[in-house]
This record gives sequence, C-alpha cells and structure tokens, in this order.
Amino acid sequence: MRRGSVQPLDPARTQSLTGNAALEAIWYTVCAIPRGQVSTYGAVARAAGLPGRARQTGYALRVAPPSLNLPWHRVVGAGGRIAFPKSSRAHAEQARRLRAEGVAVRAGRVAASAITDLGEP
DNA sequence: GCCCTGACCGCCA
DNA sequence: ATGGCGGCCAGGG
Repeated sequence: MRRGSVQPLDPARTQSLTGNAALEAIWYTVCAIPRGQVSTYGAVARAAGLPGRARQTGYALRVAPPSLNLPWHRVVGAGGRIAFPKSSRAHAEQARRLRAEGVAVRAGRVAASAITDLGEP
C-alpha cells in the first residue's frame, strides 16, 4: 500500500461506501482540511497518494455521499480560485461558506495565505 | 475498446 | 489579467 500518510475513512463509515480506495483516500484528506483554511484539488490528490490526479479530486467530491458531510467548500483550484463558474449557484454557495469560516474571498479567489499545506509525502 | 466529458493544472501568447 | 492548448485520468455511453 503506497497511500502515503493517508489512512482509510472510519470503518464505521466505509462499510456502505463505494469500496474505491482512491475515492475514500480523497474524502479522508478533504476531511482533514482545518476549518478556516483551504487546499487545492491538486494538493488534495497528492496528499491522498494520487499525484497528478487533481481531476480525480473533483470527481470524488462530485460523487461524495452527502451523508459524509465533507467540507468540500475548502477545496479550490490552483492559485486559490473557486472552480465553479462565476455566475453559478455553487460558486456563490462556496464563497458564502468560506466567508462564514472567516476566509476572505475576492473576485472568486481566496488569499494564498489561507491555503494550507496538507503535508506532502 | 473508442470517444467525449470534466468541481484540474501549468505553460505560453 | 485573459484565453487557449495540451496533458492528465477516471467515468459513462
């Protein structure tokens, strides 16, 4: 297993999930992003042991069971840019949630200082 | 198996 | 700052 420092999700929750290790690793990593901080798709993928698979992070969040209550809003694109279209509902929602945690969002992007470094393997 | 799509990314004009 | 392009890779038809 070359999953780096990432551990599987709580057994109690993984039972009824997809059984896809990659997705679970990503979900777990996203859960680890501290409140008030954000990370990027690429960084999450790396931390989850999937270097170069930023898109996989997007997919993982997309198909994540709502029951997991993942802090998906803490994941932004490279450079702190919100990935959703400027006018989309999701974009507004993410900005709202971030601001609710004290993260400044300007012109669809968060300050670089708000981006955390999820420890790279 | 082939083709298209996409909550991405970095590079370059 | 802005837009285009190729590279990347997993899903779905």
